[in-house]
Amino acid sequence: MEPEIEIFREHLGKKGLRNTKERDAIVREISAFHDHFDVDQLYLLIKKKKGVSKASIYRTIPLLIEAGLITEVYLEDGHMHYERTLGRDHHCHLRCNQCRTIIEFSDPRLQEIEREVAQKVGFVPDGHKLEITGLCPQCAALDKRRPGA
Amino acid sequence: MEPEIEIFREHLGKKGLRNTKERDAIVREISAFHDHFDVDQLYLLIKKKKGVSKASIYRTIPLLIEAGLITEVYLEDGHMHYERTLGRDHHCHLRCNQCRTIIEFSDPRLQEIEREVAQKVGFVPDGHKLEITGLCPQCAALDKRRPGA
DNA sequence: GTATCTGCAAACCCTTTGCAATAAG
DNA sequence: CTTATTGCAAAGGGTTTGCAGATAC
Repeated sequence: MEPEIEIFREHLGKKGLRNTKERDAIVREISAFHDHFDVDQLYLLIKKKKGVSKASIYRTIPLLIEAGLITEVYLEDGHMHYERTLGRDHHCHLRCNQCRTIIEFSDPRLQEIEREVAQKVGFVPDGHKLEITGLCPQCAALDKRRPGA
Repeated sequence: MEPEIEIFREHLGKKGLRNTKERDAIVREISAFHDHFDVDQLYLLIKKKKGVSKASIYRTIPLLIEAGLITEVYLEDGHMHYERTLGRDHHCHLRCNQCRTIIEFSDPRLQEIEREVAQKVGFVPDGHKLEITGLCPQCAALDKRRPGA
């Protein structure tokens, strides 16, 4: 069994909630995404196989976040996106303002900054998100060719 | 005249757009906010004085962002918030998961990381946002007193 | 004069919720 | 058995848009 399933069941148990085949299906399909996804993508994938409703997906997402299996990703296109957390290195995002591509990266100094800054203001940190915006290599190259933009 | 007004008019000029009293009013009221605000707060403030419609505010916000006068702030409460940019040091946010308070901070290393990371992947950066989540001093103290939470 | 801008109200779209039926423990 | 969960469809709530009249230039 996927480790996600076990982790999620344990989380449900701790909260006095129940395990269901719908929740199993949702957790299983999330593992299939290797990058970002949104509710609609997840719904289409699950509906085909199992017939889980969108309402159940929306109701399950907060639980998945609490369990540490996914995190929210802001992509500035009007609705929420998510990404799998388990088994992936912590990383941050470079987002292209033009083509919206996301490039992932990680830098060990960020953990340090998180800890130090939090300590300075008496904050107990549990994570951070860094997003760098600008132009990806492709769009930057195109921009150079037509300087009037 | 506030520097914001001039900057905004110049931006409008460059894009072949027109200056209007509604846009002036919006820019002027934004300068009144010293921290975060949302469309509703701005609307209530402006409506009282000038009677600018919400639609015009929504239509003006993208222009204000382009002009570099405000930036979006994600506060995880279902709608977008903004903050003034001009005349403020660049800073990032510590957000309390419990009481939603925002603490601002800045760290010079972030500029460096932005530049280095971007260079590494061939990205042309134009800014970054760092958000650290966790518990603010008050909520952390309360949490200690009732360990069962 | 012409193209942009405004206000209004309706439309949109993602997300949440009430309810009756179902299922987990 | 009791309480949580599901699917459906309707409601919610922030944001966008069509349109006719007003206005900048």
